[in-house]
Amino acid sequence: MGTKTFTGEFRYSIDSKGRVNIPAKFRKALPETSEDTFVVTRGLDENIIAYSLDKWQQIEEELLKLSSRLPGHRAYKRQATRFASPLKFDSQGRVAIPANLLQHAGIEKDVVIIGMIDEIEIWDPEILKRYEETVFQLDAEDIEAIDNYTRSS
Amino acid sequence: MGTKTFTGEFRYSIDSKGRVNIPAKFRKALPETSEDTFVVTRGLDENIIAYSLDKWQQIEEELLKLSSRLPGHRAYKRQATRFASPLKFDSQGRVAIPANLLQHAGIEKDVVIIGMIDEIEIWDPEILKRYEETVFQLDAEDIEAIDNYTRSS
DNA sequence: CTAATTTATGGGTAATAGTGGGTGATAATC
DNA sequence: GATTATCACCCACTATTACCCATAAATTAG
Repeated sequence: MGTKTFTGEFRYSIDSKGRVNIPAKFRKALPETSEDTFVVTRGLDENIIAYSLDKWQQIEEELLKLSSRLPGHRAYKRQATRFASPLKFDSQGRVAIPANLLQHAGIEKDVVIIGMIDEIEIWDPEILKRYEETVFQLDAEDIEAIDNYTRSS
Repeated sequence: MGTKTFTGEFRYSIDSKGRVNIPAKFRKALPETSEDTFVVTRGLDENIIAYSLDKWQQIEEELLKLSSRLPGHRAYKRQATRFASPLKFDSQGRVAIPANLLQHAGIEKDVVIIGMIDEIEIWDPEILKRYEETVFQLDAEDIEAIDNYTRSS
């Protein structure tokens, strides 16, 4: 069977009931153990991130290693978990994304869904375009630094 | 059995259903583990690049080493994955290239497919010709720089 | 040179993907 | 306890895609 990773870009819109389609390709890439479930949460950019249930459980394990005595650790842990919610897709492959996440990502109607190998990003098309034109711009130095980073580890 | 690398240049056209033939020579050069699958994505020039599934999986492994907390790393990973899609060729050896990639490469009907050893480039014939006449021109200095680069690694 | 096989191209059809909406159960509100 | 909103589950329609068969050209083998 094909790849088990998320790649590619898809465009959908939210229907009158607040449901968004998940690309069939991504649904198929979900491991059996994720039981048709993605966990969505706030992204660090102005977007939503979705993980397979499996991947999310790994993230939870990492968070458990943090100290509950250090304020910084507590804040990070809180930030990572308070907006997370597992979503099981229906028989047509759609999920209903919580309103507070949609608001955080500035999504009203149309969405762009981007596969990022082990995670999925959900964007408002206009906001994504704005990021592309400004925030995402990498210059030659950045790219070289990242290039070295992957090579050295 | 021939070589396992991609070499040579071929010319095909996209049929009414949006399918393009992959040269038989390239299909045969695919390792068994790639399961008749190429991964296509945007090229840095006005073209499309195709990798064997194997080669792409190597790229993915590199990308997974990046930190999802660093904005630069995220942007790099996003840029590398959002246009990538695995394509399995049908029993006649054809693939359907996503419309957004065709648009990026300015391909409408005819394509030139070029073997580049471990990757494949797909061009619009006219655009390729334009690049040859201008951008691709190498002078003596360029060649010397490349010479030094290959000797030092 | 001829036959057999492979390659490139065209097209039909069944299955799937994406979208819309109905209905009954559950939960929330008054 | 009645009323309303919300959600999970189901069915339906359309466009697209995947899969299959067919043919002509080209290549290879005998």
